[in-house]
Amino acid sequence: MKRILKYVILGLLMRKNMSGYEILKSFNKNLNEFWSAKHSQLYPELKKLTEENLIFFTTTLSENSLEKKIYSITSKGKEEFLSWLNNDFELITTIKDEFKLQLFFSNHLSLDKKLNILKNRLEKHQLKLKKLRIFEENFKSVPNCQNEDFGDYLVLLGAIMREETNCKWLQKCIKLCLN
Amino acid sequence: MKRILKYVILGLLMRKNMSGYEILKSFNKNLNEFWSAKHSQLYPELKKLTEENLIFFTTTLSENSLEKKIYSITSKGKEEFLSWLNNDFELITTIKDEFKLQLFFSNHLSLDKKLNILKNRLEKHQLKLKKLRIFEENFKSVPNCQNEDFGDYLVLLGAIMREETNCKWLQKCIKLCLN
DNA sequence: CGCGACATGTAAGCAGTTACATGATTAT
DNA sequence: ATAATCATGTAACTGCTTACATGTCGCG
Repeated sequence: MKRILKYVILGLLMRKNMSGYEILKSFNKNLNEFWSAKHSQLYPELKKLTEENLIFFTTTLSENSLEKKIYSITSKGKEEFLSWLNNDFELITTIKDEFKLQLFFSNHLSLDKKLNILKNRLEKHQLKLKKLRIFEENFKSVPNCQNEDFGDYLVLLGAIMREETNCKWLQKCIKLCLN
Repeated sequence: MKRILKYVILGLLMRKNMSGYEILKSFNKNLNEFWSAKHSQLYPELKKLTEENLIFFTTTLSENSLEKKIYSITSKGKEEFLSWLNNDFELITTIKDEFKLQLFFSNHLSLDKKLNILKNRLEKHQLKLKKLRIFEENFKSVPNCQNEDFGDYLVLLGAIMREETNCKWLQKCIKLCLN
């Protein structure tokens, strides 16, 4: 693969200087729908990027020494980021999904059980959709195309539309089971 | 993780006895939308499952010895498969997607470039949708809920609806860029 | 005879997760 | 006090990909 985490980090540091911990929190917010990483993967990557001269950090210490490294992107880092950003990415062919696997093999389940897992799944997606719509409310209006958060809005919109479709699909599945 | 490949193999062998090569071909057909594996991952896994007594094989040799192992599932394998099948799977929170990452950071791109990647992406998804609809035509009618290929149909339906939504989303993105 | 599909395997390495490990700050 | 959050790191392991490696069969 192509060390994509590298470009996520560079992209985030294009926006503002951040500590590793803050980058980590980004993974649990808006980015979470399409990228994530654990701290145990992030910190070594930050170290590597620093060695490669793509980012650098300044250490801040409070009185009783809580170490905190604030990372910034270098001009070399900006260059590499923009070069990546201009790529043409291919479609992902496979989105690994254990639930779909279960459904694929569901002829080994009773009708009741089948309906049960479908309804259960529908509930989960409905809840997810609700959560995403709360994120959407944070945008008071659709951001302008030039705005920094325009991309944020588009991917959120994508996630919402995806979840709406997931719900519709599951409702259709339930209906087909009852034919 | 939970060795999901194991259950894919067991599930496929529940349907019929197959060689490793045939299992591999399944990954490039109907299963491809939600699972895949390379032969270099599959063959060691088949070996492992054999050692664990979940599957077994009979070797067939043609005159000039083209070795071919036909795998079958054992009763222990069936048991483990059915136990897995009855699980309740959680939603995947993150679907890693490099294109969405690109879009997320797209404020560093010109309007022209932005429109370019969106239109390009739309074309790719439209083509994908076309291909999926050809698969759909292979089903002469919606399979009955009890049929072995009912699950196949549901996941294909999911993939089609997903691609329809991807197209709609991208069209919306393009529209928003032009505001 | 050469090419593409059939058929099976191993080795090296990267990506990502879980677990191990430590310590400071803040709110209750 | 103690629990949650802030803050940073390493080690071991699993999953998956790329590359290495070999040989057969059928078609043109």
